[in-house]
Amino acid sequence: MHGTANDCKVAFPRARPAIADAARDMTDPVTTKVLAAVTLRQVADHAGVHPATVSRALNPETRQMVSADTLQRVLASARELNYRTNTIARSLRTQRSHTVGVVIPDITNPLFPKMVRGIDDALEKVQYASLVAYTDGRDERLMDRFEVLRQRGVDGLIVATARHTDRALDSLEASGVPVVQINRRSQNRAIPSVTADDRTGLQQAIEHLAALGHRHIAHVGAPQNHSTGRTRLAGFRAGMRHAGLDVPAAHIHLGRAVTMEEGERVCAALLSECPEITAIVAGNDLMALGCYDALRAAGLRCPDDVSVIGFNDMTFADRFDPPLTTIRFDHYGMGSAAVDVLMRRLRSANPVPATVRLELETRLVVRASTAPPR
Amino acid sequence: MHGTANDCKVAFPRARPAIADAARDMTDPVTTKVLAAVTLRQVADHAGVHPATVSRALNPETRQMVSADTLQRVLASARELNYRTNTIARSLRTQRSHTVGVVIPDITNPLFPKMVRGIDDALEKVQYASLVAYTDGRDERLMDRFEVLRQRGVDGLIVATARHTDRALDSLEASGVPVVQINRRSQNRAIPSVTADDRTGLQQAIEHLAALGHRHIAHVGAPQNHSTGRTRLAGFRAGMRHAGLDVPAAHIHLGRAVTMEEGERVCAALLSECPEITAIVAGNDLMALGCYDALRAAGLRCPDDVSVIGFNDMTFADRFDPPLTTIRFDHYGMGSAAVDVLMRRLRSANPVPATVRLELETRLVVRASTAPPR
DNA sequence: CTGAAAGCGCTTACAG
DNA sequence: CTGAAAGCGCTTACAG
Repeated sequence: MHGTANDCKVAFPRARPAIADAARDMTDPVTTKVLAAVTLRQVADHAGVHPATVSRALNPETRQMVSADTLQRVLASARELNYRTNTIARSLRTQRSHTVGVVIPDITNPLFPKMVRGIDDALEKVQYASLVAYTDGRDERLMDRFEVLRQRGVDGLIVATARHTDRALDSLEASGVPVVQINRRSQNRAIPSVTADDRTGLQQAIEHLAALGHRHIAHVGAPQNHSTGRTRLAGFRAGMRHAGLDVPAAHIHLGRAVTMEEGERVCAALLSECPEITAIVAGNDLMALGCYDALRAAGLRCPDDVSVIGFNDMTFADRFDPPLTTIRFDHYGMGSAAVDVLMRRLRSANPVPATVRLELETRLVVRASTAPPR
Repeated sequence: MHGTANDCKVAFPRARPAIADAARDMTDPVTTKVLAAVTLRQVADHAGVHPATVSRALNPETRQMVSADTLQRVLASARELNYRTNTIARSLRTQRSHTVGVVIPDITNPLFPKMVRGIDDALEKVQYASLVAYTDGRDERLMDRFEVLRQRGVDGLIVATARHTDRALDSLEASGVPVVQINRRSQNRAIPSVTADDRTGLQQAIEHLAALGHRHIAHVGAPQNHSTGRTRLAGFRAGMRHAGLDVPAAHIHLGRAVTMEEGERVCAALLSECPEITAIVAGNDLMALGCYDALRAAGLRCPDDVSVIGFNDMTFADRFDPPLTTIRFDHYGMGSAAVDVLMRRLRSANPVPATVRLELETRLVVRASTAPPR
């Protein structure tokens, strides 16, 4: 690695007093390091009751089984000893880890941090934790990562990598761990999903462009093995129909991936085939950025020569050159909604809950990448 | 929530055959849902040996204790039954969760996704998982989140929220779970850290500006309770000294937080006090973006009137208007380096390892936000 | 209302 | 080289 290492062997650097101070604050004053955690048993001994009683007293669900008197004693002891229940032991016993697996393509894709944050904040509220895994677009990693998540006892799964036909996802669901799909969804309606209302979003984009006076509008779209790619294309067609505009086959160019590179490649092809184009609706913001590049390479300016619209309103979309007009939805809310749905599945005894397909509202955010045609 | 819900109660939608197919592929053909995982005991029965033997055979560390013959039988059975060791049970027994806690301010801050990715990929290689927690800049959350991480038995901690004086961090370390600091570090040298070489980075920035001919260079800096803020300020001063340039006190303006808003606020003050300024080195890219806003508000253009340099080269820094000149370091590598250090701490029996302060190389990336002064 | 017992699924001294 | 036993720290039927 290209780093410079300073390995200074300072056995007891100046900071030591601070450490000692801190240690003095801890419950166990005897040992300075690797403080063994306090156990239920210790609380029981301290309170003079049986461990089972402590367990009951500390668990809100069983608390009413214990007398007010004992409850007080136990609570006092637990507080005094700074007791925390050992999640691992509890998980082994109850077969519930209070953990959910989150499978996304890549946290480095600016679409996902807000979604993950929405998920994690919602999970925190119900005392769950997430274990996140990445597929990096390599579909075979889903089952692989799932195996390790399962080994770790995840109670459920939030999956953002659904393909239109997704046998892996089907078999996840069949394996008995509740799944909810987020952002994208497979055609398997038995698996709940939370997505954006992609179709309406695209229609909003077309409406905007049509209102500006555009007539030759193209779609630099996402792959059709994703629901987002499909639904956005369908929304594109529907929007054009409503606006009374034609869609020559040549005006629809689909990328093989939802990336800047594919956006650029596909847009370049589009521009050379169809010089009449005055506006482009991209499959998402990343592809829109690729369109910027292709336009520049072709000596065209955005929005003067060609308007561009993205999808997602990802971080910094307002900072691009030009600031990107795009379709926004609530990424954070999508994350927390997915948790809500999953929790409902986890809590219900019913093993086959009603199908839910939640679609989040989209909104057009107009910025400087769209303007009337020349 | 502003979403539209479609709760279609389709008991057995069309996708059902796919599910049944998938279930047929599973090991246990009897029950379609909540397939109980295969246990060690089942493998033992299948192979006709004692569970302890299976355990030994499956663990690479103890594998040599078992005869080649039995090993083959056990491996075959394990494969046939698709056995996976139950991490929770193992953790309870060994008191090792193979999990590390990662504490960052906010995954939504574009600085962190790559770092987290570096961490997670490195952890994956050694069969560890991460549990990530957010402080949101609320320092008191560190201990709070740490309690829940500890409940979940994390073996170690990677913390990106160090303050210069950080009692909480000291007490974490004192509590016996190994910590490594990332991105920032406290003055406690007993806690290893992986940071960028902030000082050199700032000097590189000054060198660049001085070479362009700038003489009146200001620093829109980060708070001084963070090592990054301090070290970058020190680097700023050192760079100016090397370049033989003066640093009037008024040319140093420090924000209260490392945000766009603070960058804007502080830069606005700077501009009104010191109109002679022709270049600004910001505390990081976000603050640099805030400088863009302040310049625009003051009717100044970047780089024509004032050059701006950031720090981090975060995602899309090349896409801003203008593309941002900035100091880059390897975020991903920083994450994996932190894991390396932590793993060394976890593996070493030595409870007080040598202090390590790793500093990653920085590099100036010149883009369009810097130019010679008028 | 509380206690005693069993057991979740592993690993690891301890025997043999 | 393998087995039998104990136990990690909890929870939860089962008695009383």
